Amino acid sequence: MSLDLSVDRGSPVPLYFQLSQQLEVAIEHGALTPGSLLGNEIELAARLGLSRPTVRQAIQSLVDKGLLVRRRGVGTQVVHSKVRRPLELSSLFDDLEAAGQRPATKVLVNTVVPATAEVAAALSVAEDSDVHRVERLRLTHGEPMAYMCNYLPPGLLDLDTGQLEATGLYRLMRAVGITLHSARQTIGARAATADEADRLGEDEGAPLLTMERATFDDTGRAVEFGTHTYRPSRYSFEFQLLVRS
Amino acid sequence: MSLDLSVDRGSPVPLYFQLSQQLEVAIEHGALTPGSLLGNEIELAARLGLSRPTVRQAIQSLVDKGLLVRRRGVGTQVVHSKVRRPLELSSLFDDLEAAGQRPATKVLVNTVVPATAEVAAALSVAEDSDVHRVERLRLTHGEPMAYMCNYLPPGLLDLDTGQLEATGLYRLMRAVGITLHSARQTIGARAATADEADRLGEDEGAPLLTMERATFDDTGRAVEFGTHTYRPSRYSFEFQLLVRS
DNA sequence: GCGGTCCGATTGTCCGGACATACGGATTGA
DNA sequence: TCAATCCGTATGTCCGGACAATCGGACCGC
Repeated sequence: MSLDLSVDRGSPVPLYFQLSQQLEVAIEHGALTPGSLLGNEIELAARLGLSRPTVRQAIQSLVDKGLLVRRRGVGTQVVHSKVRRPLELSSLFDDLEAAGQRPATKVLVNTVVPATAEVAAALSVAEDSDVHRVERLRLTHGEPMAYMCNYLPPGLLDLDTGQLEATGLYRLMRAVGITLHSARQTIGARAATADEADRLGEDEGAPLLTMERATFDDTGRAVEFGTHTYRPSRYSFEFQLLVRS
Repeated sequence: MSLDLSVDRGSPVPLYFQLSQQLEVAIEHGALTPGSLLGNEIELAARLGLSRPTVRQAIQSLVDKGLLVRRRGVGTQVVHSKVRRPLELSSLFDDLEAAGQRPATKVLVNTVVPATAEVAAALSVAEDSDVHRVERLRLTHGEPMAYMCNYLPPGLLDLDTGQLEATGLYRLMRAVGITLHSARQTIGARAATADEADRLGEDEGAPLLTMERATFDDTGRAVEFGTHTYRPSRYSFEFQLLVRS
């Protein structure tokens, strides 16, 4: 019939993962067309020499990604819509780079300050204790696009201005072994103050898109808190949502 | 030790689900404190008279929700941060009602119009074919908060103005058996036009928060497309993100 | 004191089977 | 012709076990 699936038992990569990846690229390439049935799990397991739980685990991971839908008594089929990426904890830098925008970063401030009440609460540190403060301007095509002010708890990372201009904050964190886990995020809008307008090349009172985010690692420790403002003409948040079963 | 876990084998609700729910409320109530180990899976299974796969399935569902973290060789522990709800495909109506805001809805337009190119593309119907158009104003405490313009493909739902004012669009869809699956969403900002300002009780040029969303059911069919504008002083998008493993 | 090695603990992966449950079409009956 | 019932099919749930991979601490040697 259709698919050319196989698994390598010698590989250290889990069998269910090998299978799910092959299915994913088949869907991506259109080898598995939207709406088509995937064939029952039992037979698929037999064909690959795998057990049914393993096959189910592979399928389940794709269901969680929104690529497949299971129907009891019917089968598993490929979802029609072009689901691309569900919402991830993405970094602005990575997003822009993926879009081929060649982002440039200008570090405005890189210092240590006493934590305000708001920052202290977000980072779970004592008020007035030392925290890093980084202010950056993100530019694309030589034009300012976002102004970002971030706070980090002390001792987590030594923030080198040169590195900050070459890459993104999240990438620096990952590089020192911090595993990002979750983030709490608020998106809103407001009119630009004179200072903000000046920094972003807008007029005072112009609408700005605002984002506030606290990021946590896998132990639940707050590793970053930031308030960002974006020029709405040059940036908007776009993402895919999945309904929680 | 601490927890009072038990399962009812006579219940039609799956065992793993019973367990995961009990664990979730225990975490919510603080009976399981952040950072505490959950006890190993084998022993937990034995204590409950369950098999290890069942216990693992329960734990895994909470890991996916971001409440627990597994560490090989260490154990499973409760995440520190106050994870509330990860981002869901939520309806504005439900959000407000959950917040105790008593939302009111005023239907401005409820008619059938030919699809524009944009709407036709979003709903995957032919251009100029008939689609439902609904314009609504959402109010809290008697003040306008959001203006919503939605398009629906024909034959999906008979849109009763009275029902639309009593509840939300998503709830009506679910009531007729539509299973919401995913949505593609864009959040931005812009200055209010004179019309928009008038509708929302703002001044012309005031910043507005905008959201555009296309929603799909579990077969991948587009069931709704809408453009909403919010008063940023009264509403912002707040949500929790999880890093995809 | 310091570093490397060993080892227990715990989760990760995988198997093969069993029965329950729900969907959809075919069959049957009015 | 239409509606209710039956039944095959596929997924949903659950079991009990096996071995591998990894983490962290204890132990040991230098």
